[in-house]
Amino acid sequence: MISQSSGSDGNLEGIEAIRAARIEWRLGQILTAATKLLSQQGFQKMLITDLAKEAGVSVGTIYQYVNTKEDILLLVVNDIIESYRREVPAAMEDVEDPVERLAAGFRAYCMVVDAHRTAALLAYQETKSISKEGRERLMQLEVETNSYFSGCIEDGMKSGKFATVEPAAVSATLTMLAHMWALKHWYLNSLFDVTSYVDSQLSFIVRSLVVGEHQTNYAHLLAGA
Amino acid sequence: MISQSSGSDGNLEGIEAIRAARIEWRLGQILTAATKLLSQQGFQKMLITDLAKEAGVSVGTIYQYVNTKEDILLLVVNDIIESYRREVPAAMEDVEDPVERLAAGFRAYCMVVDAHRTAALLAYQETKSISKEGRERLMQLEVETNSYFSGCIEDGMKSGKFATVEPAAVSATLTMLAHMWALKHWYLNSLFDVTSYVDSQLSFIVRSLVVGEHQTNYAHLLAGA
Amino acid sequence: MISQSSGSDGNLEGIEAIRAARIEWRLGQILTAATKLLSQQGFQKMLITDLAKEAGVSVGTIYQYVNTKEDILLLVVNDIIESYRREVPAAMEDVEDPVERLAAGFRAYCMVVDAHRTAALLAYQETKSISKEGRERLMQLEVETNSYFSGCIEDGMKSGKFATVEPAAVSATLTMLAHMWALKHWYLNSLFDVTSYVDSQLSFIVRSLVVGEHQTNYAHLLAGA
Amino acid sequence: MISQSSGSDGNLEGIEAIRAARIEWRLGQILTAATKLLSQQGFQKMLITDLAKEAGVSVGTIYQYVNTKEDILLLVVNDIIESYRREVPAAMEDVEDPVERLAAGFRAYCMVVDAHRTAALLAYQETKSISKEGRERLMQLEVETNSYFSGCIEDGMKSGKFATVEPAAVSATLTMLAHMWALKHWYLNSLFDVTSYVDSQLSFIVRSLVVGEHQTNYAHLLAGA
DNA sequence: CATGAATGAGTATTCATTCAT
DNA sequence: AATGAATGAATACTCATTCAT
Repeated sequence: MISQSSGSDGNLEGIEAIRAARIEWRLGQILTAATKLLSQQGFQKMLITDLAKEAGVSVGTIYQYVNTKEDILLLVVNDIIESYRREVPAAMEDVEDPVERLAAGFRAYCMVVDAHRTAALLAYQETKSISKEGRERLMQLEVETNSYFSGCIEDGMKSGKFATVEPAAVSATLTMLAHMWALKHWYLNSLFDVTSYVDSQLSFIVRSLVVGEHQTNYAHLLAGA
Repeated sequence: MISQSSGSDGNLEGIEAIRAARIEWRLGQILTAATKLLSQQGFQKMLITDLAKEAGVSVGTIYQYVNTKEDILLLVVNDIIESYRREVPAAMEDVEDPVERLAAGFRAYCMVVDAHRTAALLAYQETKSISKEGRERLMQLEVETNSYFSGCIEDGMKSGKFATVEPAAVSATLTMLAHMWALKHWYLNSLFDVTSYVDSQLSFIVRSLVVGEHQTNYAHLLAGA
Repeated sequence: MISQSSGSDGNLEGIEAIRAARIEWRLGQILTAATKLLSQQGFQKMLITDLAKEAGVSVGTIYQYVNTKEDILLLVVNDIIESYRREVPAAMEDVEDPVERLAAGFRAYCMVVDAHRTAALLAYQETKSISKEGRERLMQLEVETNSYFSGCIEDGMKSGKFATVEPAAVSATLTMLAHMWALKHWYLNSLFDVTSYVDSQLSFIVRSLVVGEHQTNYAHLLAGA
Repeated sequence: MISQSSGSDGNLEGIEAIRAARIEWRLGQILTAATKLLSQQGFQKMLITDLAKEAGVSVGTIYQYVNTKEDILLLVVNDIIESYRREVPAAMEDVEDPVERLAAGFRAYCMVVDAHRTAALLAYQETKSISKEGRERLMQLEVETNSYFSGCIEDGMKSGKFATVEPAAVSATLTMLAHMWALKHWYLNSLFDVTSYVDSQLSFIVRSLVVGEHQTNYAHLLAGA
């Protein structure tokens, strides 16, 4: 019998599981409420009292699952970071062609930004509210994502499909253009939805990166203009 | 004698001039000190007390030239806005060719960002500290700058030198890439100085925008890879 | 068979006995843990949470045996009070000679202080944390102990062995000198152990109280200098 | 011309003097109000808000002259410490005879305790509210005072007027008896005023310390029984 | 005009106590 | 009876702004 648990061991396991589930549930409540208030008011103006009200719990309960107000910010930012790490590599794996792979990665990155627009903005707006450690973690993560993109670009250059560029610079630019969907949403909003935004930027990127003779193979990526 | 002023009128004029000069001088002191502290600590952590010390004036004096703490932020942000309005059109005027004009505008924009990196960052970080009016003014100004760029792009498309693109989207992208020098300076810093950053991005942009057959005319802009 | 209990009555009695025993046991756990934490951190800094951990019970259990945090303080202070009432009269009873009786009482008092140094200190330090009623009870008890001493002193004066003094003042002084072992333990510690402290103070007291001609009879009490 | 001050130097001196005077005045306000509230409610229950109201200033003003709530406690305790250091040695100097000198010192010590009864109590009650440094400073000061007394006692023993005792122990006892006036005021109050309390204790002390044959010379000290 | 002392509203965090399980 | 998660009142300290000198 697999995973049989008997006696007190089983009880302990059960209790631990319940506890873990509750923690996750509570953190979820806090995350949801915080995301809403942060997008409306920013970190400084978000009062713990209001957060508690919004989350439907007491102030004390929040502090049972979180040590400082800053932790709440990190909770939100962590959420988007985890999504990047999960979605972007997943979208790129199994795609052979470097152009297609880069496009898939960029598209996935943009979709995550779109799904967490508030958090993506916060990463820019609340830098000064995040501790040095948190800040450095964020920067490191961005460098990590950059490396997925720059890997593609190097491959593309080797295969002769890409123009000669500085991979680090271009990958940083791609990341920037993905964040742009959150940063300039107030403006882009009236021009695009996410999908058409991605198409538009991919067409811009592909025209720049892919050398003329190969561009015909990526007509589907160039259509978004 | 032209513009002779005599009697009380003359005195009043002189007094007004002195007053205006003093105001400018004080605001300059405040601006300089604020820029320094803001880049170090952000808006929330910059105390008026510290600002007064840094500027070498008393707290009371600051409030003689400024109504609220937010005004100080606007002072700094205004400074970069004025520079944009002054430098970017000046750099573009008298340049006939749309590609060259766009390049000149982009370069000028980036140089202003570089000269006011702190302020450029603040415009993103302290959005939530700026009143609705201030925020709307900033957005409007950005749209205005976008229009310089989109004008070029439309010209370029008419002349057949540019690929068919959505001018509003591309001009927003160019603005974003200029701001990127401030936003990602922590990363770009190790790869570029301003000039090489501009060259690199211009080469990226020109490759994307200018249709293949015309690119040979802009070899000097494509060198920055 | 004596005290046989049968039927439901007997069960009830038994249940009551069990209940009483459990209460005593739990209060004992709490008392021990509280004494430890109070001596380390004082009343304010002792958290109920920590107390529960130290006692090896849950917070809820503590509140099943105690109504407020203050009650825990009273529990500790009561403990020393009960000891005074038990030990001091017991030590004095059956001692005929007033000098010897006073000495025995003082010695017993000091031994209780030594055995409950934490509690003796708390009675001074946490006055403000104890309710009016508790405070008044403490004061009344001290007056009661004083009376044991002042009784001796009056006897001693009648018998001509003691100098003429104000019994209330001297007995209060004796009490103070017993408490001193707890209050100044940080200093006395390096000079004495309890026994030698008692000897030393008794010699001081006897020299003062017993008139010259009788002092020779109490050489054993005067040796502790 | 004495103390002529001219030019800017003179102004600066004046400004500094005004500033120093204001600081002293404000600290005095705070000290007075704090002494009152502390004696009524203890440290924990004394709210800064109430203190401000009592002192007739704003909360902010208090924090302009004090860094933490604890500092306010130290302010009060320091006040009595300074008095000890000023009054006790002053009273003892120029008194040749060791018995008289000890008596003068003890009397002075008691008078200071009486003048600062609240503070004297606080030193016992709020130990746990005082930082380690503050606590150590207090203990060191008490040791210092003890040394004045023990010096006398050693002199007295050398001159043959005093019985053979442990000076450290006896001086600690004297200090304790002085503090007793504050600690047991609730009881002694009905028996004595300060002067008669001092007389009473001095008679107790002198009877114990001064050897029989010399006691006749100190009849004025033995009267207080 | 310049000064800087005074103001006091505003807020993160703690912890005794409760009560559903 | 025992548990411990949830509660929310309570409070020290900060700092933008004012205004008498």
